[in-house]
Amino acid sequence: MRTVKIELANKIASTLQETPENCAMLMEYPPNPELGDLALPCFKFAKKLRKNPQQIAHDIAQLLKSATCLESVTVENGYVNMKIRHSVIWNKVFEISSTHIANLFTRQRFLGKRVAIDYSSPNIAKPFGVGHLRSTIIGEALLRMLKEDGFEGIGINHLGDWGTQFGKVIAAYQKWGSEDKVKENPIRELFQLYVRFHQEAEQNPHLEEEARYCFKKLEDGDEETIRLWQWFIKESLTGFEKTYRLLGVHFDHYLGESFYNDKMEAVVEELQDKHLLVESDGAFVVDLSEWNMPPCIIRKSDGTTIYATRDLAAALYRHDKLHADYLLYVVGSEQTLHFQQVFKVLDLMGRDWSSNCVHVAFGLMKFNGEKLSTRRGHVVYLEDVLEKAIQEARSIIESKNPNLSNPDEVARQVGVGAVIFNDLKTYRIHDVDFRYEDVLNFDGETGPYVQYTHARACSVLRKALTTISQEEMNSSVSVPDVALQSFTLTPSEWSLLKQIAQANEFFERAVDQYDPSVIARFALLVSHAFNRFYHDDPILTAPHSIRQRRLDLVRLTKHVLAHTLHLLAIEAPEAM
RNA sequence: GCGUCCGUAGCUUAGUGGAUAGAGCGCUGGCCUCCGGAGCCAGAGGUCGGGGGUUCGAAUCCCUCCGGACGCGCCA
Repeated sequence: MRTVKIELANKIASTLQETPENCAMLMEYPPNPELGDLALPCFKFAKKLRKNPQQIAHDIAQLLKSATCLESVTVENGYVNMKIRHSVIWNKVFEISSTHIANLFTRQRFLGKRVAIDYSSPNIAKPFGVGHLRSTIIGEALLRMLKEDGFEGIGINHLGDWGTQFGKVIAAYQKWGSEDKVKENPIRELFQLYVRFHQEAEQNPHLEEEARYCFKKLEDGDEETIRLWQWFIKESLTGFEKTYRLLGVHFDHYLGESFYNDKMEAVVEELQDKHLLVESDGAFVVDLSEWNMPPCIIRKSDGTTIYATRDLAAALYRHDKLHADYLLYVVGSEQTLHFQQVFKVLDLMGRDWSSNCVHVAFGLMKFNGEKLSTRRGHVVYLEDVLEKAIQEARSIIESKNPNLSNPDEVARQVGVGAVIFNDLKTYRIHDVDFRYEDVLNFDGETGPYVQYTHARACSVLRKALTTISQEEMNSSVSVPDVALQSFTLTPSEWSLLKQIAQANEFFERAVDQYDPSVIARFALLVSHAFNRFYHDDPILTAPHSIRQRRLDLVRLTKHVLAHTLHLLAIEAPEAM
């Protein structure tokens, strides 16, 4: 669709005294398909050309009459409305997708560039709640999308394995913990200790002091403290990895905060050499008042470091050692100020690539309208959510498709897909109120709906194999040129094809906005167009030539949906 | 108090300068002697938070007020 726009734009650009790119960008899809397939509003040009829009539209329409890719051109209320020849889009789409379906989506705009994405990054010894789902899922989808657009992508799990919070867990364990209990159920038991610490600290403020002391011992290399710390990490990681496997998430590096312990001194020194550090109440900070931000604390008054220092060291590592040109951080929007500060400090340190650092923020996860507070033990375990979704999928399969050969595998794919899609389908900045009734509903704009559509397409293709001879199956793949003139699709076929032809535009918008929900919406639009086509037009019982064409369309849709789901880290079962 | 973000149907939302503001859930009513009914079609439901401004044109841009979320030096 993009190439058609450009082709048309080239014809009219000089008359409109605009660049072809601008003309192409101004072309839009009419709200009502009766009006046409593409439209150009001419109001913008009125001032510059000193003509009324209606007149300009007529002039443009005249120019476009000669365009071979158009079926008709009409003028209405200052709009030029164009109908495109079905065969033109058909042949383009099938030609572009013939080598690989991905070519319909990407032009590989970022070949030779490398991006590092920081995502998921849970805290050790804390449960993996639904709140972590957002970062994990958005990050994974983003990584897949950017790789597809030509980037070499590095996925980094910046584990929270350091910091004062760790002192709390260690202090709590030494006070109330038992080795046996932890061994029995590591993540939940360690979490209990963390919650109890916060409860008791409300009565006993000096506990906070003890926690800071424990963390100090950790930083100073105390043997027993380190032993406990490593043990906690080991146990927690095992738990996390189980969830990542279920979600189909993979990281190139697990680089926890502790990884940067020996890399922070260099940062402090550099800041000092560049006269960026000032002392304030015993702490060392970078003053950012000139940019209307509070100071960025680099070293606390007790001498220990803080997360800003670690994030600086991590950024330098990712750029200098991993050679990433772009650094993305998929982290909640509550940390917006923090990242603004860190990026500004990088800038002040003379790192011009700080402008390629992006905080991909997302909204808060709530549960039934209430804020989730890890400290108070108010947590919804992601494991539990996935388990419930899988069970729901399993019971639906039981009632709708009891003869399915691999019901457990499909239940897992569909249940997990429902949870992922539910999270990805809305704009990432919005807060999400997590409700089981929404997640466990598999009707309407959901992951299972897209998966179902894909399975349906697969089913038709399977059936075609058994009912149609091999020779006929292999005969026509696209429309023969001789048929070009008379080649007209039904309204349902045409709107499906047009929707698929917009893959590139949706994909690039999703990448440019770092927003997987754009892809999710595209999947829904294609699914809906396909289901309508499936309902309106018979496929297997149609006459030969038409049947071939419809099977081509089914095959195309199947691949488009499977690929779209893949970009969202959702599996596409062939039957469900 | 200051800063950032958000406010669209009962609920969840799309549309961020163009035609009559699109969907889904829920509700009501249709559609399988026919390729999968996790589907398709139709109906009811909207002061696009309020007001002002810019523009040929505003849900979209600017100002202001209201409501909400988050943040504002030693947590991450």
